[in-house]
This record gives sequence, C-alpha cells and structure tokens, in this order.
Amino acid sequence: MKPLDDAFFHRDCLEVAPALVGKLLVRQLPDGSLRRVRITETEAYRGEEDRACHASKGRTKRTELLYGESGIIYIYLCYGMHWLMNVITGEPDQPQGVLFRAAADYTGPGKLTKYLQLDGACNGKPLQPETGIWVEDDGFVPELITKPRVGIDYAGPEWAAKPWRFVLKP
DNA sequence: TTAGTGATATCC
DNA sequence: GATATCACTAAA
Repeated sequence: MKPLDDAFFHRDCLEVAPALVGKLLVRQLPDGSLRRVRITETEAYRGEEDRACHASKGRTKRTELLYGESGIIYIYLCYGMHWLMNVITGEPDQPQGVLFRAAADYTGPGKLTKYLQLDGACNGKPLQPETGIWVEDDGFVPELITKPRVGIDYAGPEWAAKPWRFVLKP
C-alpha cells in the first residue's frame, strides 16, 4: 500500500472528491503511533465562480494556498474552535480543493481534525508521509451517494444545491 | 435552538 | 484599531 502521489490530486476536484471517499486517511501522531480511518465523506470546492469556495472573493493571503500546487493541505480554523482540513486539487492558478468532511465514526469535520490532532501547523504542507498525514488506497471500491453541500447557504441557492458532497454508502 | 470561539477580511 | 462573518459542535 502506497501513499497517493501528486498525480492523484492533480485532477479536477470533482474527480478527486469522489475518488477520495473510501480511501484510508493515515495520521502519524507526534508520539509516533499511527491512526488509520476510512474516509466517508468529502466535499468539492471549485474555483472563483463557486461562491462557497474561500477563493471566490479573490486572491488573498489566506486563500493563496488554493491557487498553489495540488496535494497541499489547506487547514482553516472555523468558528474559533474547529479545524477543517482541505487538500488542494487541480491546476495551479485555479483555486479548487476538497474538504475532508468525515471519516469512519468521526462524523463532522471538526471532530475529524480533533481526533487526528491536526491544526494550523499542517497548513501549506504536502499531504504526504513526511508531513505526518497522508492517504492510502487499499483497493476498496466504495459505493457513493451524492448530496448537496452543507452549511453554505450564504453562497446562494444555486451553489448550495450542487451535488458536490460525496458520501460512502453505508 | 442557542452559545461559544478566534482568525480573517473589511471597514473606519 | 474595530467589527462582521464564518465550510461547526455540544448542550439543552
């Protein structure tokens, strides 16, 4: 089993997001122990035209990462207490990414990062073993269901309704 | 349903 | 420097 390489993430987020569901998210904790969880839910955020994407309001210091190379982790502190983990996908200069929304029993993006002990220290680093967090493919082929994205009503009904949330069928 | 929390962006 | 906003969770 090998970590996913950059080519995996160097695709459109609408391809990467469903492809990540069912994969194993692996985290090496500071004490050296490993945690493996199967990814059960992701969401795609695609481009400046997607008003739910952080980069939709233009390129800033914070969203700069979204315009960068694919395979880079973008971690964002939301509501002052929850870290949400994204990975950058697609071509440079095209802001898009995939949000890791849930894995196995750890439903909810905030709980997921808490369990994996992720925080801003990983922001801007590659999703690779050298960073202490990566994704493996064990050959499991999941059944997926798609749903509208969550918590982005502010983006307007036409964007909130997009079926860009990918969930592992139970 | 509501409170809590802090980084970011945007406005003085 | 000040405020408004937010891809959430837990407690009720």
